[in-house]
Amino acid sequence: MTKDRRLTSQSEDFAAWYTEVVQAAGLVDYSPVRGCMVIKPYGYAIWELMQSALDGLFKATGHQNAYFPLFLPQSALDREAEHVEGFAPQTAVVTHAGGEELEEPLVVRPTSEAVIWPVVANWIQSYRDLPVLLNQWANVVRWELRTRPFLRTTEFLWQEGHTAHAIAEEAREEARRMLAVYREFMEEWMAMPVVTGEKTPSERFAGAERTFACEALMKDNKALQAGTSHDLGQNFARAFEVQYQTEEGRHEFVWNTSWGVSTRLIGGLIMTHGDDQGLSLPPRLAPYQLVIVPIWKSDEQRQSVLEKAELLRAGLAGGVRVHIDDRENMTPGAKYFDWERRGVPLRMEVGPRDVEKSQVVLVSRTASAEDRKRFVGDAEALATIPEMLIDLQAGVRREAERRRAENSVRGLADYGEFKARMEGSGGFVYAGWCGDERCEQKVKQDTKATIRVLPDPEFRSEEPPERCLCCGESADHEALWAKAY
RNA sequence: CGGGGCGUGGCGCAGUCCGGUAGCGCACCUGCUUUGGGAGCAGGGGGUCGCCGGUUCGAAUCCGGCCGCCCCGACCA
Repeated sequence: MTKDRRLTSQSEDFAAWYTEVVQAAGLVDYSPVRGCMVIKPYGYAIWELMQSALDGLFKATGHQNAYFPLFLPQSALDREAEHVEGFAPQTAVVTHAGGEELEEPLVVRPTSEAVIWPVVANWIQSYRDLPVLLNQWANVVRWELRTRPFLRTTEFLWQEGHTAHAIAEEAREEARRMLAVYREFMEEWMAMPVVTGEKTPSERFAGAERTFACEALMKDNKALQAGTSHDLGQNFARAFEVQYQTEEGRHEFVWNTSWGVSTRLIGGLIMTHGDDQGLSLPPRLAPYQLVIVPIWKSDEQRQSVLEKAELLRAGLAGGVRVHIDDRENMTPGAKYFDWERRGVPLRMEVGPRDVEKSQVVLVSRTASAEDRKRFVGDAEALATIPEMLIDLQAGVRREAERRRAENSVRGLADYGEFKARMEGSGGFVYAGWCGDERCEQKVKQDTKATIRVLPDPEFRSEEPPERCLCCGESADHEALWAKAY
């Protein structure tokens, strides 16, 4: 009966594969409230690893953590016109509390600009108080119509950076700096290559002057917006009266940024590396980098293999996250399947024969079916496992880069060809855009594809496109088009 | 909110057309034998069949109403 324990394959139905794998790998459970998800310990462990890496990067770039409240008064949200227009339809509003109707409704934050700036305005008097470089780890609520675990949930966890600067150029640099930090995290930790660039006005954050984003290509050839960084100009400073006094004694509005990544990244991780066997985690974000499966028949064997497993774990402690799977009610084979489905990068088998020969068996999650098992002496195993994990990290990244390259096309100029491609394989298409929003709209209606970003220079084609993909007029920009999550 | 599908032990489903003791697989518990790629045998526990009402001697099954969920679209990190 192994058949019904298998996941739906990615090629058969990618969406079904995804919802099955998040459950089967023990990442999430559903909650009594529609659209909300429970993050189970194994899923939360991945988030904690992400948090810890990102938090380090934020602090290394001079940011401090703080915490602002869950609620904001409706009137605060209303103060920035575009912002309220963008978010009001998605908010959850508390109208009753303590058994009474509230005088003013409280909005559950969909993002915290309108919570933070009215308060932080009072922290800023002089140019000497700038820049303010804040981050908070928080939950937010956006009333989405259709939800999917990690990718789009009613409540989600994220970090949101909020900064204020004395001059415009500095804010612009900050927005760019944090985009680069995101890219570094996504590539170095998640092994998920991204294209960075600027969003078109229609895809901009509500209230921003400019929005920058990291876009990744998932295994079903749809794009995932993995992180955004916004140059807010003085829009929020004016709305919330965030002013400072210059060296010359003049009063000026500050320049703001905000930037965020969310638990959506876990969805990106799953759809970048997962396969028909289940989850596949890059070692840097794997809660367990190595799982030891002890094998025994008799009680004596049980004791000797567990002792050996314990010694190996101790030998790797500090450098490698090791778990010994000593469950008694499962056979070794069942454990192999279980940990492969949960995406553990490296498995070690320790049986009676290995105790005799002072060796172990090592199997990596991503190795091909043949010659998967490697017999390695104990000392060598201890010495090489940390390097193996580094190699595995590099390997999954190379594979993700290869896949993205294989599913990206450049120089496509014929609209019919583009439409056929979006109906078929999908993927990234680099092509010209005239700059007119009407062309964006038409392409979206025809194909569901949108401009993900206007790519940064290093991602642009050597030969810039001459014509707009849609209208054929001369192209102002090279755009990255794709169907998106 | 429009179109489609589905609600039956924790999970996946059969049973519904044609009313008659609620069943199967997985999971779970106990025991014995097992354990190097999803163990076997034996025993066992668990479901007011989404909800409300109607028809009937009798409803998971027929009729009426309601609710919820999933998938496809419009909104979005």
